[in-house]
Amino acid sequence: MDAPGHRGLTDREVAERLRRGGLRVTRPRLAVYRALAALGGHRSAEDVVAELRRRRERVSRMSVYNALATLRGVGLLMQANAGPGGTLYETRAAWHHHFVCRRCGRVLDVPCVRGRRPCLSLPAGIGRAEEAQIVFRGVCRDCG
Amino acid sequence: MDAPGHRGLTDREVAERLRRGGLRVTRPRLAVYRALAALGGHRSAEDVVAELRRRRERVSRMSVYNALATLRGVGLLMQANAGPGGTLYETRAAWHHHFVCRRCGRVLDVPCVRGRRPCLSLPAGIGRAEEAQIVFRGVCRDCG
DNA sequence: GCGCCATATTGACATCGTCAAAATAAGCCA
DNA sequence: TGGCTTATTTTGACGATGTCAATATGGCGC
Repeated sequence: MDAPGHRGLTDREVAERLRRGGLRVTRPRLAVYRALAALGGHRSAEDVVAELRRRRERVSRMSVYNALATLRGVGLLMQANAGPGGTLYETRAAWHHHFVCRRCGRVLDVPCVRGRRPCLSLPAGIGRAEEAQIVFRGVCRDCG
Repeated sequence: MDAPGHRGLTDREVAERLRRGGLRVTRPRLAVYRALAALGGHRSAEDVVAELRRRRERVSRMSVYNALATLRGVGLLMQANAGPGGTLYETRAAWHHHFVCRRCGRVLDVPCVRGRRPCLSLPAGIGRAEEAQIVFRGVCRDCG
C-alpha cells in the first residue's frame, strides 16, 4: 500500500514541525505519530491505542485522541475521509482521495490528479474551500 | 436551503417505491420518511427519533435505524457524506455534494455539475466506482 | 534549576450504532 | 373476510467511539 521505506518522518522532523506550530514536543505526540506511521494505511484512534499497548508505550486513550487532533492540526496527519463511521487517520504523504469497497469495506488510496489542495473548486456563494476530499464508493478490483 | 414546497414525496409515492423494491409498506417506514422530509436538511438518526417523539409517533429507535437503511436502499434517502462522525441523511433531490464549515459546523449542499452518479471517474486498476461524493471543507460565507 | 502553563492522565459519561429473541402486522391466498 | 407466512418491529442490553472535568505531570523559557 505504501512504498517501502515510507515509514514516516523521524522524531526530529516531527518535533520540528510541532515547534514551528508553537506546540510542545511530548512523548505521547511522538509515540502516536510513530505508531501510526508504523501501522501504515488508514487507522482508527483505537488501532493506535492498541499498537501503543503492544509496544509497551504507556499513553492514555484521551492523549491519543488529543495527539491525533494536534498532529492533524500541524499537517503531520490527515483524516482519511471514508464517510460516516469512525475517524481514520494516516500519515500524510501526498494529498489524495479514497475508494471504499462496499463489499469488503477496504479503504484504498486514490491519487489526486492535482496533488494539492483544494483540487476542485467550489461554486460561488457558498464559502471558501480549503480542501475537497472525494470518496469513491463501489466494488474493488479483488471483490469485483 | 431547499426550494419551498420541496417537502418530499407523499405517503403514496413512498409506498409505491417500497413495493417496487419488494419491501413492505409499514408505519415506521412512512413515519421516518415524513419526519426526515419535514425536518429538511442533513439529519442524524437521533434527530429523526426526536422528531418522531415530538410528533407523538411511537417508533422504536432500532426501527428508525432500520427504516433509514431500507429507505436508502430503495433510493428514497441519501447519506450526506460530511466526513467522519454520525451518519447524516437527507431526502433525496438531485445528486449533490457537501460543504462543511469548520467554524460553525454547518453542512451546505453543493450542486453537482454532472447531476448524476458517478460524477467523477476513477483511475484504472482500483475498482468500479458507483458514486463519487465530494466533501469541501473550509469557512462558509456567514463565518468568513 | 525554577516555575508557569500547556499537556497528560483518569474515570465517568454521552452518543451512535448493533445484536438477539420475542411480539407484531403486511400482504398473499382461499 | 379471515388465516397464514414471514418480513418487520420492538425491547433491552451491549460494544465502540469520542468527550468532559478535575487533577497530575512535565516542556521549555527564564
